[in-house]
Formats: sequence, C-alpha cells, structure tokens
Amino acid sequence: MSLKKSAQPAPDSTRRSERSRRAIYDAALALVAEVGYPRTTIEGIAARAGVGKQTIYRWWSSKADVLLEAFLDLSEQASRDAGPEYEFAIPDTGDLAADLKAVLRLTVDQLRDPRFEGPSRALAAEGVVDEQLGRIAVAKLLEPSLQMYADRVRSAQEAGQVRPDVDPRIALELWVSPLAQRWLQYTGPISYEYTDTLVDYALYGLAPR
Amino acid sequence: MSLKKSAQPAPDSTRRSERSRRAIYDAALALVAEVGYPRTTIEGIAARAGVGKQTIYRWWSSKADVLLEAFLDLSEQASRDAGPEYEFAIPDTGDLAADLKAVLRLTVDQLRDPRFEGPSRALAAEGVVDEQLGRIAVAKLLEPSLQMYADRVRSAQEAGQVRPDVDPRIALELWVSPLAQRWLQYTGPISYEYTDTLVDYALYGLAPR
Amino acid sequence: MSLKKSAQPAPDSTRRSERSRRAIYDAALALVAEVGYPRTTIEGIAARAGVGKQTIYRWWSSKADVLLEAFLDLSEQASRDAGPEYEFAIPDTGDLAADLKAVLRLTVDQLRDPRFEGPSRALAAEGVVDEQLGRIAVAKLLEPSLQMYADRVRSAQEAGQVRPDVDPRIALELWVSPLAQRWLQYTGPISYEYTDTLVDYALYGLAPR
Amino acid sequence: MSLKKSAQPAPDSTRRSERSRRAIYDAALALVAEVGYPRTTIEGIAARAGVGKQTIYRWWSSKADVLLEAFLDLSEQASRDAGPEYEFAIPDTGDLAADLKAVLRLTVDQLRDPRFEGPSRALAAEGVVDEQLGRIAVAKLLEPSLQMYADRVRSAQEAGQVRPDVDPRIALELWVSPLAQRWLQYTGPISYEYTDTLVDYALYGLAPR
DNA sequence: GTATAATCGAGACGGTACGTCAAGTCTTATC
DNA sequence: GATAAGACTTGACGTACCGTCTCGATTATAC
Repeated sequence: MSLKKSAQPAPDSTRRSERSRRAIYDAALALVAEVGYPRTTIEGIAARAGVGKQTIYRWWSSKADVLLEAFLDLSEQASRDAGPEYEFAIPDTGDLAADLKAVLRLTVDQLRDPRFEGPSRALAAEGVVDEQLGRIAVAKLLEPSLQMYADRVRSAQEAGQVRPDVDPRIALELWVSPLAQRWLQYTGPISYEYTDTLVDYALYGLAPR
Repeated sequence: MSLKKSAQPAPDSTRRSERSRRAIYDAALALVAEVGYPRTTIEGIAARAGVGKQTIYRWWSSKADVLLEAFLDLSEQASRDAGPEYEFAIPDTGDLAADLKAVLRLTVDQLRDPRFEGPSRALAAEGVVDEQLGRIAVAKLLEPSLQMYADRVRSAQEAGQVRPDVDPRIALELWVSPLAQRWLQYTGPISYEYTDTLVDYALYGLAPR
Repeated sequence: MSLKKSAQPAPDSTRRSERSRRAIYDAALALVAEVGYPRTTIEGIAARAGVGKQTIYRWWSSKADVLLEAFLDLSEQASRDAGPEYEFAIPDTGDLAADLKAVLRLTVDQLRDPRFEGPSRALAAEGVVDEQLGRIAVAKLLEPSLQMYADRVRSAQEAGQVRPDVDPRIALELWVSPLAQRWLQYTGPISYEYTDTLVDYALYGLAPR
Repeated sequence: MSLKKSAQPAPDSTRRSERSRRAIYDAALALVAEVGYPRTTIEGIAARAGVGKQTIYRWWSSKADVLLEAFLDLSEQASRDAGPEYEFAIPDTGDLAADLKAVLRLTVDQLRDPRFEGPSRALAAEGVVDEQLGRIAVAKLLEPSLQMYADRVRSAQEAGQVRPDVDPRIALELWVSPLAQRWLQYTGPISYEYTDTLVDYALYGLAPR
C-alpha cells in the first residue's frame, strides 16, 4: 500500500502504534487543508501529531505517501459511513443517460467539498510529476469509479442502448475526462448543466442524426 | 506575463540583460529535463546560467514562474521555426473527422517529445495546486489550441456536419480532455488509434444510429 | 588623506562635486549614529545622500575610509566653530597638575558627547583590526592632542616640575591611556574625580615620599 | 557564558555534541588566524569544522560569540597546560618594581604571540563597538589579571611600599593601560624597556623627589 | 558660447554570506 | 523494539550588500 522502498530491515508492523497512525493521518489532512500541500511539512505533521519524525519515516517514504494513505483512509471511512449498499454503485434504471447524469451530479458535489479538495489536488499534482505515485493514486482512488462506469456501459450494451463495438473504457472518458480536466486545470466552470450536456453529447454524438 | 507581484519598486526593464534572460531560460529548461522539476532549484538555475540569484528574483516570483516563461519562450521559438503558415492551424478539408484525427496525431507526437514533457508536466502539476499559475499557464499554452478546435467545430456547424445547438467549447473537450487525462494521470496508453477512436465516438456518439 | 589605493586612472578631483561630498559625510555620520557602524552600509549612505554608489567608490576605498574622513571633517568644523585661539591648547599656568586636570575634564566631557561616541568607537574598533586605518586614525585624530601633552610636560621639565630624564611621550600615557582604556573597553567608570586621581598618581607616584 | 539571547526553546545542552563544539572552536581560531576576523564567516567556520550552520546558530548568537568562547577555551587549555602552580600568579619577592616588571615582560611576550594576536584583536575590536560583548570579554579575559595586580599592590601597601591611600584598581592602570593602548591602537612600540619604564614612572612619579 | 569629457544619479549585474527552514539520519531515554 | 524528542549534517531558501558595470543627464572647464 505504501510506496516505501524498504531499505532497512522492515519494521515489525505487528508492534505498530495505531494511535500514532491515526494521529498522523489526522494531522496530515488537517495541515494540507489549512496551509496547503507545499507548506505542509513532515516536521509539521510530526509535531501536530505529537509523534517523533522517525515514526513517520519508518512507515512512509515521503510526504506524498503519507497523504495518499491518509486520503485513502478518509475515503474508506466515508464509504463505511455511507453504508455498504449505496456506495459507489451506479444505478441501473434502464435509462443510461439518466443514470450517468445522476452519478455525475454526485461527483460534482464531491469535487466541491473542501474537505476533499486540498488533499485531492495535492495528490493529483504530485502524481502528474511522480509517475509511480500517480499510478498508485489512480489505481486506489480513481479506478473503482472508472470500473463502475465501464460496467454500466457494458450493461447498456447488452440492453442495446450502446453500440456493441464501443470500448467501454474509452467511452467513459467522454464524460469523466472533461470533468476531470475542468477541475484539475481550471479550464472551465463545473455545474450540473455541464455534466448533463457531456452525457448527451457523448451518447448521441455531435453529428446530426 | 510574469506572475511577479511587484513588491519593491519595479525594476527598470529597459536596462534588463537579454543575455541573462536567455541563459536563465536555457538553464531552467535543461535542469528540469535533466533532474526533474522538484530537484530543480533557483540556486541551480542561477549557477548554471552564470547569473546571480538576485537577477532571477528581480524578474520572476518563483521557480514555476521562471519555468512558465521559459516554456512560453520555447513554444514561441518552436512556432517561429515551424514557419508562420503551418503553425497551429487546423486544416479544413471539409471532413471534420479526418481533420481532427490529423491534428490529434500531431498532438500525440508532441506529448511524447521529451524536450516538452518535463517542463510541461512540471507546469501542469504546479498549476493544479496554484490556481493563479494554472490559469495563466492554461491561457498562454492551452487556450490557443482550444480556440482553434472551437473554430473548426463552428465551421463544421456551418457546413451542417455538426448539430447547430452544440456548444463548440464543450464539444472539443470530448477529444481534448481524454487525451489530456491519459497524459497527465497515466490512466491509459496514448496512440494514434486511441485518438482516432475518440474522434469517432465524439462525432457519432455511443448510442446506435 | 584617503586610504584609496588608486587602481583606475585617478579621478579628476578639480571636478569633484562638493555637494555630494558634504551629503555623503552627513549621511555617513547620521547612519552610524542611528543604526551603528556595522549596520551602516555603503548602499545606505549612497541612498541617504541621494548619490550614486559609484560616487562613493570613486573617492573612498571603504566604509571605514568614508567614516574617517567624515569624522575628520566633523572635528575640523568643531574646531573652527570653537574659535582658533582656544582650540587644543593646554593652558600653562605654571601648575602642571592643575592644567592637566582641567584639560582632562574637557576630554571627559567630549567622550560623553553622543555626537562623537558612535563614529569614534566605530573608527577605533576598525583601527584595532585594520592596522593601516588604525595608524592613520591615530595620526589624524589622536596625535595632535598627544603632542600638546608632550609639549606641556616638556615645559614643566624646564620649570623643574618634572624630572629631566622623563620621556614626555611615555609620561603622558600615564593619564591618557587609562582614560582611553576605560572608554574603549568599559573597564571602569569615567569621572572628573577619576582623571584628577590619575594626574596625582602620575605626578607623585605610588611609592611614599 | 554565551551571549545567546534564547529566542527559541532552549536546546538541550546535555545532548550537545562535544565533537562539534571542539571542531567549531578549532575552525574559528584557525580561520581568524589565517584570513582575519572580518573575512572569517559563519559559513566558513561551519564548512571547515564539518558542521551544519544550524549547529552554530543553535549554540551561539554571533561570530563574535563563537570566537569569544573559542578564545576562552584556548586560554583555559593554555592554563591547564602551563600547570596550576605557575599560572597567573604575580611573584611577591618583596620588591614591587621588580615583580611588576617581570610579569609585564611575560605579557609583552604574549601580546606578540601570533596564536593570540588575531583572535584577541578581533574580540577587542568587537567589544569596542558591542558593549555587552565588551564587558563579557573583559570580565572573562582581562579581569583575572587585573585582580592579581590589584592584590599585589595591596600586599605592597601592607609592606609600606605603596602609599596607603592609593586605590589599587586605579594604580594598576598606570602600567596596564599604556601597554594596552600601544597594542590596541598602534600608538607606539612595545618592548621590555618600555614596560620597565612604565613601572618606574608609576611607582616614583614624574615629579622630582 | 559652445563643445566635450569627466562626474554624477541610478540601478542592473555576478557574487558572497546571511540567518532560517526543512529534509532525512542518528542517538538517547522511556515505555 | 517501537516510540517521542530532538541534535545532527546537508542543502535550498529569499534577502542584503558587496564592488563593478553601464546608462543617460548634468556640469564645468578648455576651445
């Protein structure tokens, strides 16, 4: 899970302090939210968590690594809180467009949640420049959602609502990527109307029918 | 053009050393290419450029700012080298799909050019986290291309190849954003085949016709 | 007068700006008085004097050199103001002890004049470490007074009040140096009573008579 | 002992590295001897001592403070080397003049020892301008000697060789200060003959007997 | 009474050192 | 053996001045 490239003899994780781990996650997320990622320091996290610096270096390899796990932990918590049935499921009412629009509206809400924004941007930025981290972050955080979109597209193919030769992994990018880019690069405003439009364009194309 | 938030009395730009400016651009781009953005330092740039640190701080506000201008300069140079006629023009053969596919293949080539990759990623990453820088970088570097796509879509609308109610600024995101996301976040491989597919999906939609 | 070790072709002093010279002296003395010698900078003097840095470097070799001349100028002004007859003359009433005590009391007053204290200490400190400057400062500033003490001792020798084998140049150190050391090194308080005592001890010795 | 004005939480001196302390003293003294005080820098000391700059800033407040302690340490070492019986004792043979002359000749030798000259001048100069440092340096370095002179004078008073109304603390300045001034300000040459003369003048006075 | 050349104010430049911050390593004492 | 604490070396930060240099603009003699 961690990026740790174990140089020293691997520490004995059975003796690990759960208290410290929690405190470090909390401190890291709080600091990123308060002062931003670049001004968040390992020393700062350690001090705020009431933890020795070595305890951080023992279990994580970098600031980004700490944050990645802290963020994963936060996501898992959020999922558990939301209840197991609801979580991450794309509804299948038979109407693909409606189902996609509904889920994308939830995503829009999440992107605006300030609790997520700071750490998410930090991780995304780090991932752009650090390929290893980027791939892990995508796999852990983004992949589950993408998989569900792909599944929903496949189900629509079976229902005859999507052409059978369409690659679902590419199809989903028609709405996921534009939203992602507007959020990452400030290329445009994000709204329900916007995501609704994306779904319509994606499903029915730009060309006249 | 610079992000410089003039605190001190603005320096007299008529007396600026062109020699230093060039040397700083070259050093910055070389270092980012060689050791990566995070390990590129202002001190390193200054040393390599044979320049005092103050000369950098006098004219730029941050490492990212230096790199942004260096990269802009590089792009302008590249444009000038390429000749004024070809540059940044999307062909209009009457066949929108073919025209888009052709241009996107050039973009794929450029994304793989190692001369551009380092600085581009660095800027993109910084822009994710620093909204001001992000907006400027997008405006300077991305916007011209986006504008041309929008223009080409509009021309296709007039030719009846694209529905008149389609918003060109959103339409173009159907192929630009997926490519951008795969490049930024390593969410998938980039190839001519991939961009061709994007154009097809975007124009004709996922739904059966 | 200056310490300038002329490297470049000597500047033409006939065309020198008297206005600038005065402004530099004033600025230098004011700055030393206000922020102390170490925090006084050439740039600061130039800015305060409304003068280009080069104008300072053209005519002086160092901060200490500027200050030395500024201080000499100040001394000369003070002398001129005091009137030519009074200045630096040790009275000769026939009573050596009384005459020395009187002059030393004036010296005590001067050592306490804050206008002189800052620059004097600065020069003295610099002179301790920079032998060349030290010798010049002593020659310009201290020597005239020492010479007058020596003359007065000689006159006392002729009057039979001082043993003929006494070296006047050493004799005067018996009161000048203790006062100087207390002032320079804070080895003790300075008062009229103290200087009076010094004169008595020097003239009549420590041993019983 | 240090001038450190504890701003940050005081560091834990029990965990201080003795190795670093020694290396810093050695480097500081060596640099002052080699290039002089003004060209000795904190960075230079740190580099030469193989020590981080912060380790210096953690324990000392300034270059002068480092040097003061380094010099004190050197003096203590020298004392220990010289053996406890000899050190700093003014002989009491019953002949005050002879005893003083003997000790002053040793002082003359020491003033010429190049190992001491550089750091001593540096400290003295700094002390002229920085009263706090000056007082500490005098108390630590000069005071012990002065005290011994005072004691010897008192003993001579008991033996009837010095008038009982003489203040020993002022008396000793008659030979200490002239020597100090010649050394500090280059006001004259220093020799055995000179110090012998000072003692004679001081004891028997300038006036005929 | 101009020509003309040096000085002048200004300030950009390549540098050095400053004092601070944080990184990652190491040591000590505690639990 | 993991931990909290924090001293250590390292290296970059952004700032302040150094002394040199190039600019017009301004004198102030010498033509």
